Amino acid sequence: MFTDMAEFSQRNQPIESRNDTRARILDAAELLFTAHGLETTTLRMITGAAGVNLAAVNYHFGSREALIEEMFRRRLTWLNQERLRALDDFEAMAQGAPLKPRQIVEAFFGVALRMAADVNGGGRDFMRLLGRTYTEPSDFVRGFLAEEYAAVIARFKAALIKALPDVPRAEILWRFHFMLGAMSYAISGADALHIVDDGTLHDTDAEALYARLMSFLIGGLRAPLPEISVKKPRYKKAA
Amino acid sequence: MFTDMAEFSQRNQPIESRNDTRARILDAAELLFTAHGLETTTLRMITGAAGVNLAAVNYHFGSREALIEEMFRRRLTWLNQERLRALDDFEAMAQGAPLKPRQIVEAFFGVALRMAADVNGGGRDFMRLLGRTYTEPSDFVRGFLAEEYAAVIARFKAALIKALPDVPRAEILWRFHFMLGAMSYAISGADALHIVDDGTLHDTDAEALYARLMSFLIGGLRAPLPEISVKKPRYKKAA
DNA sequence: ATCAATTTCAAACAGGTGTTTGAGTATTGG
DNA sequence: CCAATACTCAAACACCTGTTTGAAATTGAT
Repeated sequence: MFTDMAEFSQRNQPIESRNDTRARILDAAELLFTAHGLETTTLRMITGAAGVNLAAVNYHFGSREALIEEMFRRRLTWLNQERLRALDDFEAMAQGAPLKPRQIVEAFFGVALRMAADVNGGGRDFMRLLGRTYTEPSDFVRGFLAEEYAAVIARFKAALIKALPDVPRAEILWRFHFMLGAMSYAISGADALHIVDDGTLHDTDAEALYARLMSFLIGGLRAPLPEISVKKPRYKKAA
Repeated sequence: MFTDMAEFSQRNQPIESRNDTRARILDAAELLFTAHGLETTTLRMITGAAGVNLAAVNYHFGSREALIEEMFRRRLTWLNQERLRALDDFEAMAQGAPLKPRQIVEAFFGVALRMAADVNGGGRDFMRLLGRTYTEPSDFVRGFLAEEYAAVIARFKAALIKALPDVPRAEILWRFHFMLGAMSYAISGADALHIVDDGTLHDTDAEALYARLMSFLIGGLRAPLPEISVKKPRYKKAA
């Protein structure tokens, strides 16, 4: 699969003091989980690629699930901090006024796309994995994913509601959800697009993708409201 | 827009003479694969839920993979035929003139959403599974998925290009891809949305979802083009 | 009713999974 | 320098996976 594992480890440096066994496992795990999926990738594949003993995973992380969780967390906490920082900056600039929708979208999705474009740091692999994982039915993954996202989503939801006072809350939440889907596909697109593709399309340029997705997201977010958006009387369902 | 859901369910129903062992396996498989994922669901879970012997799967389908493939095909061929039929109708009406983008989106995504809303016939479970699977890294799934989709995608791509002569081809393909992502999340949304949700949002009404997604998709599709859409010189990368 | 084909069933198979063990080896602090 | 801690390693553990087998039951046509 990999032509040269040593070269890979070297290229895929950051976040932790490399060559430490822990870090080598995490790096190999990220790559393999992305390539083969969360369920299909075995510990023996990971330890093999990382060049460490099989038992090292359980020694350093406790279990397979704990490894997965830590692999997600080390990237996700950084990503979400960055998102909040971007939002903070915009809000500081706005001095209490509502942000422009484009700024909010930029803070949330732009930061993620920029991380996804970071091929060297391995961010690209991770974002592809993350996009897929968001709808995965595995309980424990969805559990800590929700936990890790809760605060960030709340902030961005509030900002969007403030920025679009004429749009009903429910509408905003759904559109945020749709945007997540578009981003997920955008990131894993380089692989999946061969289904849509007839060969003309191989522009994986990150900057172009960013511009494309951004236009699409803003267009969807600012689209005219659906006609049937007026709610039926909201009585409780009969038990 | 939804003329009659009962009629739809009826038309969508049987596909096979129910209560046959084959059909019971397929139904149970659909439900369980949706709930637990393609990789995690075991044959023993399926045969257990279907109330048939373990060996029945290999007897009737040959292998686990063959079961998965047939499970996808029986729904997917019908869905895609329906999509093409809808597109044919619109094109017949247009009499050679380009379709309106809304019609094309309606034919592709509207039909899918209507299938996803068909709770009785099990269409909902299937569409949730399908949306997740589209980006899955499993080789054999992606293989026959691409095969099953190829003709349909080609038709819709052509229709979109004809309908939007001012938009570059690559742009259209990407936006189609983004729309697929939004739809995927829209369908699996009832489950995934608790991440975005704070409790206010439990409107899983299919009709409302349809209207919401439709507005979003059209908005994204018709968004102003990104500025950087002019291509850099397309020389080959140096090896 | 009979025979042959089809379908079911319990049991076993070979192979892969995450995890544990206990003896080894490095590394570190006093 | 030595003891104590941290880490590595090969082997084994118990369990679960998809698939196969050969006999039993069911079905359908003559």
